[in-house]
Formats: sequence, C-alpha cells, structure tokens
Amino acid sequence: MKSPIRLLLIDDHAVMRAGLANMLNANPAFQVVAGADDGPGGLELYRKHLPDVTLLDVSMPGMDGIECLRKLRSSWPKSHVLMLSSSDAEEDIVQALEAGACGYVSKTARPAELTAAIIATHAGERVLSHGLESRLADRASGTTLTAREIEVLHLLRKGLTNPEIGSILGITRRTAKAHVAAILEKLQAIDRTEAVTLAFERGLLKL
Amino acid sequence: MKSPIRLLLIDDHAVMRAGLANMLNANPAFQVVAGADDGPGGLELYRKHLPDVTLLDVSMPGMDGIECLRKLRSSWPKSHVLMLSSSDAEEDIVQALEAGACGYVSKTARPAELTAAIIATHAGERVLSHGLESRLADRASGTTLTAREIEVLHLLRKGLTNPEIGSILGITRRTAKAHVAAILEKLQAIDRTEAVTLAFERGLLKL
DNA sequence: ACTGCCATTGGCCACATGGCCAATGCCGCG
DNA sequence: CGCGGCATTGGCCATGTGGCCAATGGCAGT
Repeated sequence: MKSPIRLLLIDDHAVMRAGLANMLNANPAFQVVAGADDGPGGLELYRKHLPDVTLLDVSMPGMDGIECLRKLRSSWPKSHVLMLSSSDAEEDIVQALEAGACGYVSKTARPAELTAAIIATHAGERVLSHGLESRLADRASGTTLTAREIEVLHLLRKGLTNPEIGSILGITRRTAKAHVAAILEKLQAIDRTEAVTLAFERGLLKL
Repeated sequence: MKSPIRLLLIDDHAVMRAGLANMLNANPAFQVVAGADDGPGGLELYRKHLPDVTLLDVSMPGMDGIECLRKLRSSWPKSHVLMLSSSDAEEDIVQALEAGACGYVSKTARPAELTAAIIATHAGERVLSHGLESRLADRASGTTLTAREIEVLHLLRKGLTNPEIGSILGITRRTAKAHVAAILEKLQAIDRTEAVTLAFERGLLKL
C-alpha cells in the first residue's frame, strides 16, 4: 500500500464532515487532513495542507461551492476537486464541471461509490455518479439561458415588473419584455411566475 | 454505563447515514441498529427494531420526512424522533414539532450537539438546535396561511391565472383573487411571482 | 468576409392583475 | 349566544402582461 491519499473536506454540515472523516479515516487508503465549514476557510486550509484530493460541497451559505471551486482552480489549476451534492440540479453539475471539477458525486451515492470516486479523481480521471450522465443528456436537448437572461431572472424572482427591470438594467421596458419572453420560451413556462418556479427546480435560482 | 441507546437512521443520503453510523457507533453510548433511505423503508425498519430514538431527515424524495414522521407517530405515539435538517426553513421546524417530533437539529450543528440532543431526546426532553428558537419567535409575529391559501399557493406556483385557479377549486375568479390578495398580504409580497419566491424561501413550497 | 446569435427597440391588442369599495353565510371559541 | 376569523362573491379601474408583427447594430466563430 502506498502512502494514503490526503483529503480536505469542505462542507457546511459539521455532522457530515465528522461522519465522512470517521468513515474515510477508517480506510487506510485515505487520510483526512483538514475540514472547513465555508469557502474562505476551505481555501485557507488548502493553501496550508495542499491535499491530494478536495471534497467540496456545492451548496454552502456565503461563498457558493461553485464559486469556491473557481477560486481554488484559479490559484491551483492542478488541484483535484470532487464535488459532493445534495441537490443534483443539473445546473450545478454543468457549472461544476465547467469550473474544473474532476468529478461530481451525489450524497445519495453509496459509500463504496464515493471511495471509488476519490481514488479515480486522485488518478486524474473524470467521475460522475451514475444516473447523472442522463441529466447531462437532457441539457443537450434543452436550451441555455444567456447571461443577460439570468440577470433578468434574478429580478423576476423579486416580483419586479418589466418597466422596473428595464430601469434597473438601463434598458427599455420593451427590451426587458423581450428577455422575459425568451426566458419563458426557453424554460417552457406559461408566465413569469411559473418561470421562477422552474428556475428554482432546475437550480438556476437558489434559496 | 447502561445499555446503549438503540438508534434508527432515516436519510436518503447514504453517505450521511454511513458517516453518522460510523461516528455514533464509535461512542459506546449509542448503537445504530438500522438505516433506511426513504420513508416506507424507515417505517418498516422501525416496526422491526423498535429503536429507542429515530434520527429522521426532513427532506427526502417520495415520502416527505414530515409525512413519515406523522405516520410513525400515529402508529407509535411513544416513539422518540429527532429530526435532522439541511434547510432550516422555519416552516419545517414548526410542522415537525406539531407532528410530534421530540427535537430538531440542524446538520450544521457540531457532533457534540447531536450526541447531546440524542441523549436528551431519549430522556424525553425537547431539543432545538441553538439559533432555531429565534426563528420560531419570528413566526409568532408573522401570520400563518390558511389551508385554502396553501392550496391556492400550489396552483400559483404553476403559473395559473385567477380564473384557472377558480375553475379548478370550483369557485369564482373573485374568490381566487381574494385568496391571492390574502397570500400577498401575509407574505408581504408585491405580486404573485414574489409570493412564490418567498414561499420557497420559507419552506411553504418545496422543490 | 460572412453567418449566426445576442441585445436592443417599436407598436398593437386581448386579457389578467392588484387595489379599493362592500356584503353574506358558516364555524368555533369564550 | 355573540364575536371574530374564514370562505365566498360583486363591480370599477389604472396598469402590467404576453403574443405577434418587424428591424438594427455588435461581436464571435468559421
């Protein structure tokens, strides 16, 4: 047996971190060297320990898991990061992989899958929880919202009207209306209210 | 030391279950006797093992954690159930306590808090993660939606218009409008779209 | 250089929305 | 047995919405 894979855990759920640490440390192939409960703390600990593989939760208060991943990758492009997800929203998966995650594992996965994923990630392979590829296929058929449309979506959720959206973005109510129409079309929503619901369900908007 | 507290874990996150089991079994005061990944399975295992304390996750696909709790309590009124939550939406907390949960602990709580909560629950005490009482205080000031309004809310989220809501509920568009107005007032929303957003944020609506 | 996507803007129109007025019948709590 | 909360319904009206028509300028990839 070679020296164990050194792991960093970043998850705001202390119970999850403790549980994972217990479970993984019981396996001689792994060694958990540190655990953080938020993004900034995670970056700090990464710098300090330079772990072989980082397990990063997608949903965290304050700095988003995705945002944390981006910063981590921009500072250490060779880092190996395995994302852990509760939500399984396809949006998060795509964002994570585009941001340079080596893998994406659902928390509903069985422990053996997780350990296998960690080993694969360490070896430089790309790993996806089974059942997630199909969701990515859906995306190919579905359409992606543009950056501007996402911006409008965030104003829509607040209940703003088209004129209000326009004045905030410095555009005409006509243009705001066009963006809203595009959003409705792409999300297959019948009105702005259902669009917000669908956006929450697909992970485009977060609580 | 008395005989260990026998525990049942119900959580759709297999990784969390395994982690918890590992951590809790390391403590001689506890003994995890079974783990289920959904509501029906949990009820089945409860019947089979009759654990001292059940740890139940609030958010699960299929049968809701709250719904599972209700069924569990109706079959075994003397059961001791400690809810585990990721979301911390006040709605879930209130619902859980009304449904007969002995306690409610956030997954962000530190492990020591969890073990203390389990022991307290077993002793018949009522336990809340610190920081959660304040949320319950908010509720006292805030208003509660009536059953009818919740019903309307579920139609609102689908993007239905007042006439459509009326015809589904067998009432006039006027009445539907009155319910929507009441919802807007109680949630402090400026229109139906923001109402849906706020409902998601407060746990009145779920993904 | 050419093509395609995106952001931008305009008008017209049937319909829905939310605010404001007020009224009735029912049920449970004190 | 009355009081209050809840569900129900009605009209009026200024404003917003979403569908449909069409057009222009910019930026990026081929």
